[in-house]
Amino acid sequence: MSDRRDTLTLHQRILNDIEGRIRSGEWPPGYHLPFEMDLAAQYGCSRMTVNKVMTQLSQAGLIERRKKSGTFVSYPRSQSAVLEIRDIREEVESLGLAYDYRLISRALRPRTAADLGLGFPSHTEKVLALSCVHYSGGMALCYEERLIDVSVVPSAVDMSFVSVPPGRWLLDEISWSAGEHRIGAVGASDLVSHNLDIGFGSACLFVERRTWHLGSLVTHVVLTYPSDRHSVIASFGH
Amino acid sequence: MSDRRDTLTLHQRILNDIEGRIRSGEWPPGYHLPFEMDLAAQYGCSRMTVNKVMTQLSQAGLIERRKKSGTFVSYPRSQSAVLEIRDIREEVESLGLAYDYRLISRALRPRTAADLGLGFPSHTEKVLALSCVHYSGGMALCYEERLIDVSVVPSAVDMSFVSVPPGRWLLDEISWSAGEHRIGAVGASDLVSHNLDIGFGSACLFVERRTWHLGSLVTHVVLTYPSDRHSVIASFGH
DNA sequence: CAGTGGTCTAGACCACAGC
DNA sequence: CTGTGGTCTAGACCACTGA
Repeated sequence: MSDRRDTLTLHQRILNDIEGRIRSGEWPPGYHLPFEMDLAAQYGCSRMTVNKVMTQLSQAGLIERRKKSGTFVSYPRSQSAVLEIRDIREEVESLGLAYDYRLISRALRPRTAADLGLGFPSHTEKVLALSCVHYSGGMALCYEERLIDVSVVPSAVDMSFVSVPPGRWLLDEISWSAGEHRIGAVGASDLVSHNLDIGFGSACLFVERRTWHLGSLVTHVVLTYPSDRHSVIASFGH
Repeated sequence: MSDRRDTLTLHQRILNDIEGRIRSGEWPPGYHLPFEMDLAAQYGCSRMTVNKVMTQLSQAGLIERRKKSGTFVSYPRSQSAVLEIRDIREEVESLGLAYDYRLISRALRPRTAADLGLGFPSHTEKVLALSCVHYSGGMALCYEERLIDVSVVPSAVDMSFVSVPPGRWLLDEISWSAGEHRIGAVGASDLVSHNLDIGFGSACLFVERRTWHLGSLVTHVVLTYPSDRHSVIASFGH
């Protein structure tokens, strides 16, 4: 039953075997898996090797483990897919299209009450407010509105952002410890319709992103795309 | 330096320590980490414990490992966030709102050429086409259009789906091995504007999802939400 | 060739939750 | 109380790959 010598490692073969039984339905939700020691005996390996597999499956949410009771196949509650957020320039150029960028406005201004609602702390005094447009193949792809807390990234004050997009610059400047994305739809505002050269109120996709560095909110950005020029992909499994 | 006795396990403390150094920028992208044996000596533990930590960091994409050379902090290329796709009913009820559901149409029809473009194989003969509306607090939340390959899920033919939403039923019926989501914006079509009671052409968020079971496409679904009634959240870090 | 990460073992002790 | 998973160890061998 386990005589084929693949290039796969032992724990990968065990993982594939068990994952296959779960995904195929042979071991349905609620099924009580054999104990680690029994599995180790079945596969002819040590308990540590089985434990490594079970830990991975548990972290992936496929199984649930309870001491003394044992291990059970999870009841599927929600799918979790992986969403890749790539740099706009790279995304455009990977499609073989020409990338271009234009700064619309740049202002260092006092923090307003509205900024608090976005997550900036009250001790933040000034924010750098930027708006710009990203182009793909000569066509406006995305309107960007960004706020940067200059007390967290003081060097941003010295940047003009005329030729360097702030997103790319920030990526190189500081490392990020956490991020939150909100994706939704919105009718094009006056500002957006003008800068993207689309009709007022036409459907747009927006990606709102907040990024933290060591607990401090670094930047808040809203990217607005015409509905026919961008969509977001998230996958799981294969 | 490592004298505090937390409730955390040893490898969790090591992981937090190293992850903190990377995320804080103390160990910047390209930084050459100490070798496993040196780290084991520094932390006063065995190499296996260090290896467990490094394997996790490597899988998370924070570090890159090369034999003979050693381990390096990754250059950030893209953010990957986790997107939770929850059942609509659960999502509504977790907000304390009443959930309701209505079937609009149900038809078992031959597979068309257009279905091939969605990923259904040519040997599929019939698909079950469903459309329905999900309500949240008495208000239309989402218009759903779904296709099910009845050669993969034959028991779907016997379901009326008058009282049971097909998404929830499928979740209980078969296990899923892979899925792909596409999220975008679209102006409300005639059908959507009528069923969601919103203006024609008004901005909507759509989530298109394809789900496979053991390599076979099971179902294709498009969920369309009015822009002001739904958005999608994806996070990473904390 | 030699050093690194990748893997695996055969034990061990512990906390916790059912019995 | 007992069995389970959770963790950790001190070794070992191997494949790969850079020097």
